Amino acid sequence: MRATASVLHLDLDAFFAAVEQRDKPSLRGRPVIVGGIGQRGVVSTASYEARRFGVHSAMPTHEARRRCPNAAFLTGRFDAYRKASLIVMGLLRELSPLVEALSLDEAFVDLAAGPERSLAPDDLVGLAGELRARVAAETGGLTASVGLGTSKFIAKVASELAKPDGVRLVRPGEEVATISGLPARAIPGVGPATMERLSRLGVEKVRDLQRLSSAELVRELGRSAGETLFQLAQGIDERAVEPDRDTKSISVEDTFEHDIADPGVLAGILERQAGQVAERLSRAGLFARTVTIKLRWPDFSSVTRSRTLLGATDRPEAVTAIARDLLGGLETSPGVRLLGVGVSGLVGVAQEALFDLAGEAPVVEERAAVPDRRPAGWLPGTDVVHDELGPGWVWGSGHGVVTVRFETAETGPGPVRSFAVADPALHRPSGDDH
DNA sequence: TCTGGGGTCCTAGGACCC
DNA sequence: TCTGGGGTCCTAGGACCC
Repeated sequence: MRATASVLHLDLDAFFAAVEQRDKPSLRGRPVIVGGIGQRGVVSTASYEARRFGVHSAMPTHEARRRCPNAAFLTGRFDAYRKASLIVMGLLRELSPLVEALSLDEAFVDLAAGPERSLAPDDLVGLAGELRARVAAETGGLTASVGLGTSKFIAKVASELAKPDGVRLVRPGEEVATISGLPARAIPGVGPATMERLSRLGVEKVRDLQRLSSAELVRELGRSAGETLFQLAQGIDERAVEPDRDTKSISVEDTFEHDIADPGVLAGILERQAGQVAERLSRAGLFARTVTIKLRWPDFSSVTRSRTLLGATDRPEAVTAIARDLLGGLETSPGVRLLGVGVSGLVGVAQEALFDLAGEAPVVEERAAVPDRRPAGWLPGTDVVHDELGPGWVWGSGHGVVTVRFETAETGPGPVRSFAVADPALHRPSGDDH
């Protein structure tokens, strides 16, 4: 535990709505609701004027309309939000190189990693005040709430207590007293399902949690969640502020205004989504090994189906082919409410592949049978193959698919294809060091 | 006419490997 | 003619967060 309240958490107040009010003076002082405006939309952000009517994030838009019919309902302008966010994050980086953005409107700063300065309580409060003034000046009047504490958890609780438009410092030693009276739901990781379980144990407030042992919480919630919750309830949080975390997945999904059952229409949507995902992959200079589709039926139940390949790709044709193949295995006749495509297993190196999942598996030959011209990205220890496209190298394989690059010194560059195979172990790198 | 979209992390079972 | 054990990868689902 830190001896100083050197973790800062900044949260922009009602961010999306505040940007709209900043850019459109007629909206100032009025309830503004940003989110999906269709039949199936939900509220992303409600201005404080709208919150007075009981409107809040994640509420269905039709319910928000019922509660607050005079509000301005707007879809997001994410370019504007990103621009404001970049300015704020830049200001935070002047305080310390250790800035961890949680979203466009929220970030932690580790002030102990910044330039030499006093971390005494009065000085920290002064610094937070200056920061808020600079945020307002440089963003055209956006307000931020700032919390200061000895850990991420405490700093975040502090900024929540500071809202809106305020500063709150939790001094070292005051952590437990600050959180004890809060609802257990205020602890990060405690959502509706966990709260339901805790209620059955008689837990309402954080102080009720403090009476439970680590073993009891582990029994109820599992090892990871139980131990983490036990620690947080005691005000103990050793998590570091981590800047520049790598992207782990990219996805696009759409909820339809009306359920769709037509397979051709769904396939077309999937192709468009796969293209968007591939576009974002290549813009980021990344390649993906796993493609996942997500489908939600009219009864709101949902499923995912995924496939992983040894080769990684950023090609829209490849993502589309796999996504369509996966969709083929799912029931769509009752109608589909939501459809989406995602990729994960992201790597920075191209092992790209075009996919021809209808193809027959090629024949594996002796390694010496093909003149050696191993393409970049070829995996050491893999086999040579042959089929009507000519000789080639096994470039990747696994879980029912083998990827082949048809290229040798004699044949020159050829296509890259993936084949569905009955035997996932068609290719196996050699060696048993047991 | 309930219930978005973009993510992260965890769990659990099965396959596979040494 | 019970029973290996440990590790990793993959898939699917679920909880949670903003």
